[in-house]
This record gives sequence, C-alpha cells and structure tokens, in this order.
Amino acid sequence: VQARLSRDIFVETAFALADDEGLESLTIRRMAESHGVTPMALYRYFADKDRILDALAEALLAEVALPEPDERRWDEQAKELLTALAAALRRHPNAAILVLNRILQSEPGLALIDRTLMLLKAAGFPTDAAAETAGYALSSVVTLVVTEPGRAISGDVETHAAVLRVKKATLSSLDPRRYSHVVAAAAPLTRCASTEAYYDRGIHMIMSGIRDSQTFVKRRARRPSKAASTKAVAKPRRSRTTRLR
Amino acid sequence: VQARLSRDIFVETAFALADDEGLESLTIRRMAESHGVTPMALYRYFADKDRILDALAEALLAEVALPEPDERRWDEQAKELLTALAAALRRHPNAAILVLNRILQSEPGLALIDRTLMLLKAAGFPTDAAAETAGYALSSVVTLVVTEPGRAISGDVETHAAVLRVKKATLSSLDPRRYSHVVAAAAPLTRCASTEAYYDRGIHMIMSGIRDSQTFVKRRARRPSKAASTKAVAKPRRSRTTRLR
DNA sequence: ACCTGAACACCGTTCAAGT
DNA sequence: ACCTGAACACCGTTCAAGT
Repeated sequence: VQARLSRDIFVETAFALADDEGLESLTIRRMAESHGVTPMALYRYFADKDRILDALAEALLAEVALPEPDERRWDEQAKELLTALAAALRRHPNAAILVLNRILQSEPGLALIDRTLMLLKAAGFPTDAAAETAGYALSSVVTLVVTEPGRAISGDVETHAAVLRVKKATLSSLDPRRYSHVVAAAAPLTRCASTEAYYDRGIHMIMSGIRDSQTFVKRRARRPSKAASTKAVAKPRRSRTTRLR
Repeated sequence: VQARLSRDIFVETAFALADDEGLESLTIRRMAESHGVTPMALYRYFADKDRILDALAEALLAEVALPEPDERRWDEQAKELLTALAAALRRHPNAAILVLNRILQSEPGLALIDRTLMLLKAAGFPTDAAAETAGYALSSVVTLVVTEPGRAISGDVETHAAVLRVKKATLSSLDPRRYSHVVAAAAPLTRCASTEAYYDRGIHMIMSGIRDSQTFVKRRARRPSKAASTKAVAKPRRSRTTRLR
C-alpha cells in the first residue's frame, strides 16, 4: 500500500498548528487527529516529539534563500544572508524559536553557518572570533522575529487585536513617576509602526555589531589588561533570596 | 498555622530543577514532591503553571543590579546595564529564556526597560526608535546567554562533557568539501575558549549596534527611497512544500 | 488559611497486534 | 510497510473536603 502520510505532510500540519494556536498546541495527538489517524501513526516518520521539532527547525532553515557568493563586499553579502533568514523565519513566527539552539543540527543550518563563517573569514576574522560572531548574528535574527513587538501568537485576528489593546492600556496606565519612559513609549513597545522598518533597523544593528567586532579583537590584543568590563559578569554569586519579594 | 511554604521557596525549588535538569523537568508535581507536599498545595501560591514561569522571569530580573544614573556618557551606562543583566541571567542559564517575552510583565522588568529608554532618550533617540532599540538590546543579552556555546543543559558535569565531545566530533567529521569552515571552527562552535571574552564581545557588538542605530534613523530620513534592503523581507509568500525533502 | 484526596482531560510513549 | 488498539507513566487542573 502506498503511504498516504509522509514527513513533509506532518511538518506542514505542525506549522499550521503552531501558526494558528502557538507551539503549546503542537502535540502528537492533535497532529494525528487532523489526519484522522492514530497518534502512533506518526512514529513511523519521527522517532519522538523532539525529532518533529527538529524537522520544523530544519524546514525553516531549508526555506532560507541562501544567496550565492559573489564579488561584492563581505558585509553586503552578510546583510543579504541575514535578511533572507529573517524572511524565512517570519513565515512561521511561532516556530522560529525552535531554530535558536538547532542551527548546527541540520544540513541547511550547517550550510547557513558555513556561508556566514566564510564571509567573516573574508572580512579578516580569526576562526574563534568568526565562530562566536556567526552564532551571534544568526541567533540575533531569530530573536528579532521572536520578540517583534505586537507579533500575533493566536491566529485569530480579533483576539490578537484585543490582547494588544490590553497590553498597551496596561503600560499607559503605569505610574508615570516611576515608569515615565515606558508610559511615553507604550504604543511602540506593544506594536511596530512599520514591521519593515523594524527589521531593517534590527538587521542594520546586527551588521554594525559584526563590523565593530573586528575592532574589538584588535583593541583587546593591544591592551590585554584593560578588563574592566568583565568585572560585573565575574562578580561572586550571592544569595538571591534577600532580593525576592 | 504559620505556612511552611511560600512563593519564594517554590521559586528557589523551580530554579534548582531548571538548573539541574532543564526547563522540561520543571513540573508542578516535581516541585510538590521535593517539598513532600501534594501538587495542589502550589495553587495556594500560584494561579497556574504559567504564573510560576512568570515568577521565575521576575526573580531573574529582580536580581539585576541596576546601576544608578550618573554623569557618565549614556553608552557607558548602557553597557554597564547590559552587563548587569547578563550577570543575573547567567546564574540560571536554563531559565534565562523565560525572560525573552516577559520583560514588560513585571516590576523589575519595567524598571529595566524604563532605564534603558531613559539612556536612549539621552542619546537623542526619538521615542519609536528608542522603544525598538531598547527591546532589541535587552533581548540580545538574553540570546547571548541562551546560545552560549558549550552551555551546560544537564547539571551533571560528566554528561555535559560527553555531550560536548560528541557535538565537536560530529562537526569535525563533516564533509570538508561542503562545510569546510564549520569543520575548521568545530571547537569554538561547540564551546567557548573564554566565557568572559564571549560576553565581552557580545555586549560590545550589541552596543555598537545601538550606537549605529542612530545614524540609521538619520540616513533613512534623508534618503527614504533607498529601500533595497526591504526587498527580500517583503517578497511574496510562496508554497513551501516544493523545497522540503 | 493552608493543605489533602480523588478524579478528569490530555500528554508522550511502549508493546503487541493487525493487514 | 504502514497503521491500529490498549495500556502506562506523567502532566496540569477542577472540585470538594479536611483541619
């Protein structure tokens, strides 16, 4: 008998569930139900639920339109790559977070990071710095999508609009003596005026960070004892309890 | 009868579970068990499980040693603030991701973003840009902690070391003709040579992005038609199925 | 005010069996 | 090769009751 089901079909179903109701609603039983099939039918295609989530991350990364290397400056090409990643993730924003710790676990993710490393090497980064910076750049794009102000979690438009209204009203009604800047920024904190401007700015910021990361290496190499910035990070672990309310 | 239990005690227990075994092991039943109590006992202190996770995010943010505003440059103060946030999150790296979408939902989170907005206003950011940039900056610090290469998920040291060895070996044994840069960077991709250098570099990159975000606004205002970078993001949603394997 | 006990709906997963 | 059926361990949560 020819199989009516397949990995790809289940991946589509999983995306649909995540898009409509969020990742918490993405269960094996509901995926089976939407195909009129027993939960156990999925185990023919995925070893366990984690492998389903891996497949979603891989599918998202496979959707990245990876631009071919050309003769332009490395940073132009890197910016195009990050933009392509953002575009792919934005198709399934509720699932995007799955990519955060799975880039090294699939073929398309490896292709993405290999290309990023190539561009950073061309920029003159040593291997260690390139690895850290590449990871940072790709993760930052994921974060941009996951934390987009006003992003819809529920697929229902009316519910989403109501949630946003409440969020904004909550921020607006805070004590202006304590949170004056939050009150003033209630609107832009809860939804983007322009999502395109948001992503343009975000990717611009990531690229600026990458470019400047080079000068960071050089400065540290010249002044290795200038380690004032590590002070707070390295401070001793104190008891946390006294601060809790 | 005086209560033997409390919100703070349960928050401590929740952190211990997350630190030792990861967020998936953080269940109401296991929290109850570790206090020799019925699962229902927790509902006297938390309305539901989501409120427990909210309390963890709030406790993490309450631990941030928010520096008082002073007369130094805005970017020095902002850098100190981001460093303090990273230090707080690093105490419970498995729980850090809970903060990602909860900054606006607690008093300490609001204090943090209010201070960030204040510094950005002092830097000359208009309100909209300050809101987007502040959200980006704080989220990026969370991402830095969550994606730290070689971060331990399990509390068991031997298990962790074994996992890292396998990860590195997997990357090293990839086809060098397809993933030459990944193979060359297998070691730094799987663990930090120096975690302090990693956070220094990461926060340095975030700060560079913030500083440059100002010039981004000005450039856009002067050349509003230069919108080539929005092209890929705005491209039409196509069927994804053909690309999947 | 604080905690228990029993029950329910829903979850991932094992094992054995059907066609 | 592909799917079913029954069962199990574990989960969050409701409701009612105890002290």
